[in-house]
Amino acid sequence: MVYPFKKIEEKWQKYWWEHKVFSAKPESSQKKYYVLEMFPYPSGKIHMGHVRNYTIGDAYSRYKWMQGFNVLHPMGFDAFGQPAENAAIKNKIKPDIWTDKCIEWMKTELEKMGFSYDWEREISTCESNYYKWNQWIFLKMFEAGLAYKKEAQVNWCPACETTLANEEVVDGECWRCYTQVEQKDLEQWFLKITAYKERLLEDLTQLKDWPERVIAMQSNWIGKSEGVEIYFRLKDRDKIIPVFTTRVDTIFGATYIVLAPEYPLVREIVQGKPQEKEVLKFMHKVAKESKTIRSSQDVKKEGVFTGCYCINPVNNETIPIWIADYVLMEYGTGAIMAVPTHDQRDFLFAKEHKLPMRIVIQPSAVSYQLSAESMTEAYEGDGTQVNSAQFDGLPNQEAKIRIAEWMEKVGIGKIQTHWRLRDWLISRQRYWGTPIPIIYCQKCGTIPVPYEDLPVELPKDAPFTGKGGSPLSKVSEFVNVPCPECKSLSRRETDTMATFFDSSWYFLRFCSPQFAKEPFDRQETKYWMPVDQYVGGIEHAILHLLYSRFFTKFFKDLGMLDFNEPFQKLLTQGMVLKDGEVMSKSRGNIVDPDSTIKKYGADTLRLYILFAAPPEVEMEWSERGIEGAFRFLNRVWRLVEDSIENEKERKLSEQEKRIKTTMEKDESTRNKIKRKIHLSIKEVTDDIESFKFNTAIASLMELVNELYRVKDTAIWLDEYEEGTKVLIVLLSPFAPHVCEEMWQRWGNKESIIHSKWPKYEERFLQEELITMVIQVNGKLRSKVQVPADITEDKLKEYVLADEKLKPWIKNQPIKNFIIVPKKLINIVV
RNA sequence: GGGCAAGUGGUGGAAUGGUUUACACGAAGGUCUUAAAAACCUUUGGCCGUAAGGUCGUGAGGGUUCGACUCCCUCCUUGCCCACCA
Repeated sequence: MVYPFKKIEEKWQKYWWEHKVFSAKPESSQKKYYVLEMFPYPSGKIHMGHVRNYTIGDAYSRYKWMQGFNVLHPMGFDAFGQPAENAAIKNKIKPDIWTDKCIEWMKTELEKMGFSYDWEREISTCESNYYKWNQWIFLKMFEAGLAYKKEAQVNWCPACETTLANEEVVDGECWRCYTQVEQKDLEQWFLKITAYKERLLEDLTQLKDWPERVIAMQSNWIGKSEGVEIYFRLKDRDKIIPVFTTRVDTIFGATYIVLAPEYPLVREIVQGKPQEKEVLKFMHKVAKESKTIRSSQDVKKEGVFTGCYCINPVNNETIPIWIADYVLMEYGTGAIMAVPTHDQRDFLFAKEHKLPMRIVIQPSAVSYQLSAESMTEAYEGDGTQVNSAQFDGLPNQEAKIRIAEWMEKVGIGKIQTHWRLRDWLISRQRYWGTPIPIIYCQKCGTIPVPYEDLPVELPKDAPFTGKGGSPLSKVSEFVNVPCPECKSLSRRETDTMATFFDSSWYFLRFCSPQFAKEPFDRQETKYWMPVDQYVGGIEHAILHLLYSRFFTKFFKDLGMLDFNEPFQKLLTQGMVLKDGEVMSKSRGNIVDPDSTIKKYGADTLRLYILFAAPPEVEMEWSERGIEGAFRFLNRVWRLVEDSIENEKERKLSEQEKRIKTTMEKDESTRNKIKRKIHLSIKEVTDDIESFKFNTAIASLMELVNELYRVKDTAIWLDEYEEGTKVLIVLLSPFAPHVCEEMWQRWGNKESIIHSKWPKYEERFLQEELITMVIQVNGKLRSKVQVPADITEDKLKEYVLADEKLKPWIKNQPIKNFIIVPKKLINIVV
């Protein structure tokens, strides 16, 4: 007999829905708690990744509810994006209709999992009452000079016929369709996220409850590097080439400089030189290659000599100027000084082209001296300066500072900071996104759409051919509009926003999803924000989180928020694997949540996915494992059923009352149960607090095992009944439906989520008799059972009388007698 | 190349410097049954031993300690992220 999970789950899902059990209460004096999981793209079906992500968040927010917090736990849909448009092209179904359908299906699946969402706060980013505020925010950024347009070489996906952000190019391929990305010049909208780079970096230190690796990834992405810009003067004309380096301590070893092939000065300086033809040919060749091909050549470094020379300002040496593909125009100054002895890339290039080398740092280890002739690779470590004029003999780290200061003083260099972070390209030549609220007028120029004209609605009818750029540009009623200023016929911007824009502030909208004056109600965000616990995948560790942080800081600058960071605590859950690989359609190893629910119920799925591994590490899907979880829930069901049965019976039978009375005198059984109950409360509570759901569930299994063990003799005891009740309360965040059912069968009227989370009492954890381990020289030799409050002297007496220890101690003198209270004794002889 | 994790039974995984392997899966045996399933009970790291017991054992090697999966050093392996970033 298995418990009727289907009936139970449907019953309670309906009850929760009808009674709006999970509605966040309005602002109150009660302490709030905001739990958020990353909202999904509505593909129509949920996958195990969603299940894991949302089960973690759900268990935690149910726990917070029961602790008496006013919990905000919302859900919505990140509904703009390319798949809807692709469906429109392929299936001739309009993106809005297709998306609505998908949302509907997906919502049904989410409801089947029994998640405790406040559905009254549901948002969907493709609705105009949401994207209107995207446009509003864009206009604010435009006014602040943070949204701007510029011609830029952009990544172009020929298959999607759209531009991609650098972040969307993965190994030179489009992150969605894996087509090789090309380079193309286009006028594009950018957000000046670089204006916030210092704050984005510095405030990372405030994020104490974020995983270290996410902090590290963000920090690397922002990529602050401190160094010196050094001015190299051309030998034969009055021009300066600035070079950026983080290793100014190696400047005396610079034996040539290298420019990026696109470097603007190159054409000018090679003019008339014998090398001119060859240089131009090389430049042309590199220009044709995409960034990817260039960066994938990790060994061979191609380059040519320009025929020009410049002066190393620290020692007035004349050194040659080369151009090479391994130098990038976008980073630093587009030019580098090359120190082959102390930089591996320069080393390889110098070997290839037989360029001179000079050692300027010797490793401090005496046994080992470098020589330029015998080196097989660059030495990039620390050491002592040599061949460095007045800096000889200094440790290189110190020389780094001294040289920089000296160069600034004599005016041949400047201490500088460079950043890796670029401005954020948000334009998309796509239909299914937020229209950028800009109008181009022949007379007035680039004019923002007035606030009162928002939203700029997406036209419902657009031709979807999949070719030739954005469908929007083909809708004339949309494109041709009067200029807001002079009313003359103008052209509307047809680019839409990247969907990352939508998800950069949705957590704020959840606080007041219907608010009509601004993107969010400042009073409401004051109460609910920041998000206390955010749960999501590691794949969003950089972009989404960085953009959300950027938006939050922007709102703060507008005076709309009074905090710096949107997400207090962050949990990045691990992936769900099958046979050691990520579940994916192409691998054909997908396990569909829906069929698992049909077979075992949502409670079993939830319980299993939390039990199989700690939340932040990857977990291996196992069909056997899920059967185990199902078995456990059935065991709990029978246990509680029997206990309830017994409750009814014992009210009637006199004889049983007598048995009960006898049992009540059995203090040791009662204490044992009591102790187990309180131990379970302690462990489950502590484990949930630190997101160790797997061990929380393990201690509940132990509680069940214990109750089964004493069932025959103890079922009559109040303590036994208390045990079953505590069990279902503690289990309810993980398996809410079955617990709600059992809770009600115990005669409770309110939802279990409104019951109080139990507290443990220290006094019940105490034991009268404890087992202590006895070691001799650190090796386990015996055990002893003693009263918990035994004195040290008494304990020593006990231990020394132990026959088992005699052969190990023999007659050797005891050097040390270590007692770890209530745990262990170690005798050192 | 850089950064961050992680290496524990047949498997997923537990262990504030103190009994290595909680809990679960699998396996073996048993109870119930005409039988099977379900359920329940017992056993389950390796080696030696009939047993009591002994001995080895947390990727490898050192160190600190009465005592190390845990702390320190060196190395190996795997995973993830970043990367001609000057």
